Amino acid sequence: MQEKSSKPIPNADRRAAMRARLIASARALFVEKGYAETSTPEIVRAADVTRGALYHHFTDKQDLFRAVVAAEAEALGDAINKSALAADTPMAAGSAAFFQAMREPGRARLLLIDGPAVLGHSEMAAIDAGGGRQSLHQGLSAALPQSDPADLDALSDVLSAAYDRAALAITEGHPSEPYVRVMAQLVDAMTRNPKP
Amino acid sequence: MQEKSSKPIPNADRRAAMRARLIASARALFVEKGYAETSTPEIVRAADVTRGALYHHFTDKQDLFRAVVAAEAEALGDAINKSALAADTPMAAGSAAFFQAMREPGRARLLLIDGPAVLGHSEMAAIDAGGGRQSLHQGLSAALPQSDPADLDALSDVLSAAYDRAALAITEGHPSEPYVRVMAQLVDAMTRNPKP
DNA sequence: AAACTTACGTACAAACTGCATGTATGCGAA
DNA sequence: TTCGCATACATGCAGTTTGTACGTAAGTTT
Repeated sequence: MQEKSSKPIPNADRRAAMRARLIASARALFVEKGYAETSTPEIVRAADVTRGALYHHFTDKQDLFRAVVAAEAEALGDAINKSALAADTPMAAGSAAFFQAMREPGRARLLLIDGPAVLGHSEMAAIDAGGGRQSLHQGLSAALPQSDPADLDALSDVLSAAYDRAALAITEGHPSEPYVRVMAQLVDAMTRNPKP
Repeated sequence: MQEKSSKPIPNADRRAAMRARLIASARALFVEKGYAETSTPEIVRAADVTRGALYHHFTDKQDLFRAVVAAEAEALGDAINKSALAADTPMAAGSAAFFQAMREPGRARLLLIDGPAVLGHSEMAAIDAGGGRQSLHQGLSAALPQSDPADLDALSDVLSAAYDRAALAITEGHPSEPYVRVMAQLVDAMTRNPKP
């Protein structure tokens, strides 16, 4: 008669729990020290596991970082969509939600600094699918239905870069008001302007 | 009677030549493979010297990268200023010069991707001193003399980020026309707009 | 030309990454 | 139930890399 001191844990649960622990520990260290200065021994020490677990769930250090960034991008996209979709003025609401969500500590560094540097812009764009970029593009194309699609793509691209820079400046300690104001003026000036 | 098979080389010349060789070799590799994937043994192999020379002239790998980025930023700033200062319409001329100078292979990656990631935005801003940022700020403040200085700072900040994103998109293969056009419209809409 | 400084090359210790291998546990089939 | 396989990890190892300490040759100063 065997002592059943602990119930068997389903593999699916173990897997999810371990991945979550690794992602959480890695996120904290990536935010604090950056991707390059964070070692995999450090990460697994913080998660109180071994490197074997890490390399079982992720192909390499970069793959773990990708998972961290993807979770962060999803959280950001959710916050924006939740505010923008259920508002009568989606552009303004989405903008406010973006700036608010970007105050989450470490998010700007993950999504705007280390993410593009480590994963490249194309992969970041793929990860961001359905996030802020798409909301911005929709809002602009609704306001400028007669514009050339290529111009719309370019405009949403450079405007999202401007938004990102504003969020980054705010997280770096600059007062938020001028940036929020200027971004509102920018989209306002562009969406009001009829092109020749 | 001693054979003077070779003239003594002044130390200042040796120093300058060695630094230039290391910076050139490092630049090529940083552009090709990125900062993290480039090792110091690789760099000195390409320059046909030893790591001793590298660590004699630069405190560490990051310091060498800083020198590479600084040289690149200086080249960019020179190109912009040369065009913008001697033009009757400095904003348009500076913008065109920026996009042209950013076509230099590898420049976008060094200044817009790896630079901020490795050195941080504050240090990149310090390196850029007198470069494109300052020209843009001057042009904007000339066009909007009644604006709040804080708003002007924020505007030039986010607009320069938009310019950077446009340059990056172009180097990634996107057609340049929509980006150039949209950036011109952006500054045009802002500099024409009287604020309440 | 002696004393000193600069400019390297060489050798070494610590740390890191990724893989290969070993082991225990959940899980489906007989 | 239990036999066998797959999954989930832990451990150990080999190759690289970084930064530094030390040694030597060449230039510079007095």
